[in-house]
Amino acid sequence: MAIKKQRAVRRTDALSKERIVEAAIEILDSGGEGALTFRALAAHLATGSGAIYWHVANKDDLLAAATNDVIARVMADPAGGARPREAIRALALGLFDAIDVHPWVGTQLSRAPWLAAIPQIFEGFGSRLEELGVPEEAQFDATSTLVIHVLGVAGQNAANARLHAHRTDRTVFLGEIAQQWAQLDPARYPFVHRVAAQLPEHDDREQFLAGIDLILGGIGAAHPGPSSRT
Amino acid sequence: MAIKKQRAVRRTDALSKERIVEAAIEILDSGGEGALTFRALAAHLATGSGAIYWHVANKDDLLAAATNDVIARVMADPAGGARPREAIRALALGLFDAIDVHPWVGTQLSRAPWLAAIPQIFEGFGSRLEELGVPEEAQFDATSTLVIHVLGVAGQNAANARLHAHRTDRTVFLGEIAQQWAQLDPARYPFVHRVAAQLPEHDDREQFLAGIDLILGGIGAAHPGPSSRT
DNA sequence: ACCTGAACACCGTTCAAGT
DNA sequence: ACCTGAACACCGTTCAAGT
Repeated sequence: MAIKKQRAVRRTDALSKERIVEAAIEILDSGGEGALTFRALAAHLATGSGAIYWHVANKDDLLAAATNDVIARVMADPAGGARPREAIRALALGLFDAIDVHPWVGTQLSRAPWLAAIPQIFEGFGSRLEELGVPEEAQFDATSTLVIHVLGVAGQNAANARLHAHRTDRTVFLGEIAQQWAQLDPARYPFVHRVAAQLPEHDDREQFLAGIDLILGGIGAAHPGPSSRT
Repeated sequence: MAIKKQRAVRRTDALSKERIVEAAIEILDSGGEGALTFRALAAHLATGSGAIYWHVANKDDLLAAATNDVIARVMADPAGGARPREAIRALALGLFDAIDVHPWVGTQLSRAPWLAAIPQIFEGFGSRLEELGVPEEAQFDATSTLVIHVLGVAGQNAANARLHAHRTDRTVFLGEIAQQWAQLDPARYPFVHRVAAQLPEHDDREQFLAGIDLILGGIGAAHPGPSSRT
């Protein structure tokens, strides 16, 4: 009897915010940011486009919920008893990988600083810096720099993914940009010329981590704590 | 006669890509990103919306041209014979201020890494790092970290500006976010709680510069060159 | 060569009408 | 309470027609 009652209350095919968000994530992942329309979503859910508005305020609300979902999953990862420095690197890489799989998350994060995902990321980095012995006055700036680095790379990766969509290959795409850079006046752009050759083969993930390490190095240099002693 | 000929060739009211881009910048600055439509632009230029397509490929092309214009103006600034470290800080602040005045530039930069503005920014930072004595193998990662910081902050500022549009005050807006942060569970978000109080009054520009200094500090710690000796 | 403006395809969002 | 789907307002872009 209890089962019957539950079934009546919660039909298998009933619409809910969770189901809508889940479907939105599927569409975003498979078709990219441009593929998510209320019409496509309604078709995917076999309902009318207006029905979605009963569960979701508007498209921004939907994208926010989808983004928070993905980030919450990353933050729920243990990253266990690792030492703070390693925990920061692990968290950063976890975020990078999630955004790599869901490039649209990068767009959202760099467009909406009021998302619930943002304080989660702040907490993740900030509390580890506290453990590292960074003095309290310096924690806000240092944490913000780490967060900005993650969001900055997220935005660039999302932009790259938007072009990928219709391309064969990432290396081909970067090769085209490298070619444009190589065509600039070498007298005015000597550095860009030198770097253009490295562009197609460089590893985004490694460069992202190098940035994190540079920032951590700067924090350590400014505030030499017990754990950063060599 | 020469004058008459010139007048005939180049009527004062003739359409041109420059005039279109100029008008687009005016609309973006005064009305925000949402205000730039081909209809509004056509009305502003007293022409038909289709006429704009004779000079501009599409909206992305137009936004790219407007963004490149603004950035080129910043990069043209002397930043003269300053020592490399100061030149980097000056360049970073110049970019920050330009994006502060034209928040839509922030959106564009963090959405389109293939813009002509990007290699310009790379060159600006990269060549100074070379002067600073950063070894060649480390220049790409270090420059990219500085560029990402600028683009990351640019994206966040643009996002803030999008909300500002309908708000009285920046402090009020940040105050609302701070309040949301303060309502999170203090046991799970101890760091965010501590930092929430600093959010409304903190200076974005100073925090941006603190990030640049942190990165420069990390570069100096990793590659102690002649100029970073204390 | 350059401009005009109606037309097209496609959005997000609303809402009267249903169950 | 929840769903349907036509309708509305508004886009970017195209294109036949003009000069």
